[in-house]
Amino acid sequence: MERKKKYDEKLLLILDSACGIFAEKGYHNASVRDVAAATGVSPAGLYYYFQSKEELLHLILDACLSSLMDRIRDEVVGIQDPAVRLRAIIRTHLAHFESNGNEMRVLVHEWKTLSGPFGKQIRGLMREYVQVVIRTFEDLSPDQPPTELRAAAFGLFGMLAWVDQWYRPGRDLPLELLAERFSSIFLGGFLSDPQTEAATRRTESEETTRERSKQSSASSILSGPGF
Amino acid sequence: MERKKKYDEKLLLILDSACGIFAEKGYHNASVRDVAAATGVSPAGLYYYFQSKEELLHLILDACLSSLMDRIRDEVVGIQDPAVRLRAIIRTHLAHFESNGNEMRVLVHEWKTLSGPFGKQIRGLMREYVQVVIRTFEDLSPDQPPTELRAAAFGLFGMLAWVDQWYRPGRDLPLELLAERFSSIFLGGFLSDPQTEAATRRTESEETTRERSKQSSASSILSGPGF
DNA sequence: TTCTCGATCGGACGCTCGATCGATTTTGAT
DNA sequence: ATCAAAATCGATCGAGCGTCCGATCGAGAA
Repeated sequence: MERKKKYDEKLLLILDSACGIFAEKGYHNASVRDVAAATGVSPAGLYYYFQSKEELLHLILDACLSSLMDRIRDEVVGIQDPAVRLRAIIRTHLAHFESNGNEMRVLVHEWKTLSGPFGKQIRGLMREYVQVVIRTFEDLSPDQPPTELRAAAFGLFGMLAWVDQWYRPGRDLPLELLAERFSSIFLGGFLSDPQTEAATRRTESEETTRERSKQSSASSILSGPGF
Repeated sequence: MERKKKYDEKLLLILDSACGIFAEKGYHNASVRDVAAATGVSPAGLYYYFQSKEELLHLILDACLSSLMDRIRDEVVGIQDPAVRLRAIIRTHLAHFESNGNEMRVLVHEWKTLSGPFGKQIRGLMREYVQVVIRTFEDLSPDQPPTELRAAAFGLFGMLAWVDQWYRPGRDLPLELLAERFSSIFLGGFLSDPQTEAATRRTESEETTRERSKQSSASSILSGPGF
């Protein structure tokens, strides 16, 4: 009875270590030996906890995505006002990123990696997530055709998924605030100023002037991980 | 003099084949032998055209990103109206995706992969691209602090980059139209209806009702590559 | 036709990978 | 203290990787 707890704790440790390594080097580039070294277990010893490297990845992806979907199902799906629901989806997603950064990083990069039953299960969860978002856009604007709804939903997905590529906690907006900005963009545009949009459409065809502007090389606005 | 042309053509063929394979299996999972098989050249023969697998990847990434940035510099940067410029950026990016799908797929997935001088050069081009977008948002709304501009710019980047994960030519919006939708979202929101946004903020805290909605399993709206 | 050199190839090298297996140590229940 | 089961390890396997080398092929210049 004490055994089981120790086992679970060590499995969790392994999952967490592996997650960090996969997030940093990518699944394909990370070796089982890397995970072993990070956990302090021998490579052979790891295989007591999973049967293959693919199952290890699946354990990580499933843990991350399942818990995210649990939160989405419990806290979001029931919200009736679609605008409020959209805000909740974005907030929940980014909150999950905040507390599970590495897992989400691995999920975004490797959710298509697995094949067979593992891949099928992950894709199933993903499909469910997408459907929730599409439904929300549909409720926001019931007369839009499916292609438009898909475009909006996957556009949002892209915004959320890409966060891991640039976001750095200290420098960027708190994620709670970022969620608010992303929500505003979808609900009201970057500028919540309808005249701008209308005016843009009208003047676009008249625009001909071209001007080369020189880019100053190192604006602090750009510095960050990877940039 | 005839030799040089043959050489260039074959290099292009190799790059294109490699691109398709990298796009499908991912750079790390694709072997040099895969590329050789796809080109009809022996593995050893490939190394007459590049010095290492990393250089092969760099040739692909650089060709894609350089040509994209050439178009951005020539056709976009000089546009004075920032809203028009934003539309042009989005249209150019998606047009480049339309005619260079595999290259863009590889770019999005592997732009962080390379290290050393290769990686530095690719990151430099990426930084330039990001800066163009940030400047555009800055021109749209000059008083926003850098963090807000970053959030908007990278949000847009995410939308554009993620397209390769879901877009299928026959079923989804033509990319020209998708560019229009994405532009509208940033310039006026998913609904170009400012009342919706304002109302949402006010009612959010009052929302308590929860309702479970059952998801029907196979809506045609969801089917597609990977989903 | 002959020669030259760009282009190509078969084969192999050294290495790392994921995974296995028998042996060994550790541990909790008795 | 004893013992069966759980947990861990060292050693190693076969496969596949990126890459290289010496030999060879073949087309264009002479």
